[in-house]
Amino acid sequence: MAEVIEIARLGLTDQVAARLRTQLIEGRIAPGAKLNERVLAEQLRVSRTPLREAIKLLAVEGLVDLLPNRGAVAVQLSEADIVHSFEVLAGLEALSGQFAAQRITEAELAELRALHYEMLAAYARRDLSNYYRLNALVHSAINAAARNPVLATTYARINARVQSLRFRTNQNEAKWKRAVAQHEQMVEALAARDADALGRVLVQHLHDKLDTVLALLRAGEIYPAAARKA
Amino acid sequence: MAEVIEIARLGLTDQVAARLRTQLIEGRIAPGAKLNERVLAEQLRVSRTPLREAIKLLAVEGLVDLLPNRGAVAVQLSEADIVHSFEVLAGLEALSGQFAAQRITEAELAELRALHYEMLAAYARRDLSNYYRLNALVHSAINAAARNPVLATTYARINARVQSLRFRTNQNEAKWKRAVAQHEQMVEALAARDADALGRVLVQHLHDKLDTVLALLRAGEIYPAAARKA
DNA sequence: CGCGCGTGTTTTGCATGCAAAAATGCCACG
DNA sequence: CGTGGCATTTTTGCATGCAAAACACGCGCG
Repeated sequence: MAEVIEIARLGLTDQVAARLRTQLIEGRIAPGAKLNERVLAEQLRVSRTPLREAIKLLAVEGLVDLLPNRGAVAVQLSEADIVHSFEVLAGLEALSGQFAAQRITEAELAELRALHYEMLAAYARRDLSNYYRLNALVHSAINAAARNPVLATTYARINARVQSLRFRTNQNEAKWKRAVAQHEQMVEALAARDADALGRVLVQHLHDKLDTVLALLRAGEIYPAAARKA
Repeated sequence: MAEVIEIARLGLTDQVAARLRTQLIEGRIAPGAKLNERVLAEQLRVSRTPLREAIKLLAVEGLVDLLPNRGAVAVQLSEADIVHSFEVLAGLEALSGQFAAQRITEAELAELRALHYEMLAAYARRDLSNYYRLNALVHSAINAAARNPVLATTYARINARVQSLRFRTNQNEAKWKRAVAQHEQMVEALAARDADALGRVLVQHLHDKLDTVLALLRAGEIYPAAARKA
């Protein structure tokens, strides 16, 4: 946290963008919060120029809203935005799954199985943090097996927007069990190279996740109130 | 993205980005061409700051490649890039089509039909320029009917990357006829609200387009030689 | 004659300065 | 006590300046 000196092999703009991106995704910058250039520049120990460039990058990525002459705020997704994002994510994952089913190698499948079992272990221990981590790794592995970088980055970018929501969803037991079962089906479908079955499972999986997020949203647990912190 | 009510005058950065975007998509800046900050700043009559910001935006959009400490070049897509992009575009269009089939209104369908017939007229006259324009409008109309802004912008962004290629494809008669027939099927599928049929047609349509682009690419008609102009 | 090396030039990257727009506060007035 | 308008203060947006990295070129050396 106290690193003023960093290996500057990457441009400052990209470093700043990466840090802000993380903070936005993890919700450390609250949705709706205003991003003050001078304040952030001091916090990150950079001048306003790379910071401004970073903010504009994040605006293109859809993580912040840019108000002309009035700066930027962290996006606060409406319910419609969330539904739309999940609709696209489901379509992209289905696509990814179809390609993966056709293109996955035995070695990749073995590694995926291993990740899956590690995830089951985390589930058995009710270790939510590791479960999430492994869950994400499984989905990444599927995306990697699809062998389409355009698809992978497109998915990642949209996923980033809703990632902060997922971060906050504390699973209830029934849904968690259901999600694990779906993962089981994914591995089976991949092993059988059944692209359609895999697509259906992935779409259903995303659909369930959307339900969970929407339920929490409506319960007011995601955007507790007004947010104006920086 | 949750709300933008104000359509205020846009900043210099956005104007510059828009102009460069157009020039890149239309191929007026050749793929592979180096983007010199000083030269472009003079041409566009702005200082380097908004220009630099614009270039970084275009990099996020995937229209230029950013080489650390060595500036930016207009992207030159590899054959693999093109295949990957079309794979994703096909998936997104299929998704868009499925939603459109479920959500399109009678009024939208009527307008789509009208556009379709205008396109047929352009086809009958072998008016390539208007054909392209109307073709794009038809696809936009389908995307609009899908009622998912996230999907629409995602599609638009990836499409922008390959747009310059499409720009150069001078149709041969057989493929043109086939494309028109596919458009006919699209309208029919939409009218019948047959999401699956529409999806299949759209995927096939994109697949054919990919073949056309790849054929031209391999014939060396798209990237004629080295490109280094600014 | 080719190749590495050093110097001068160009170009990028970041910081800073300045002007315009927006936010804020204050006071008068109703 | 609320409200509207004016002045002050922030804050954003753009231009410019300066340092460092990449590039170009010529020279010496093998």
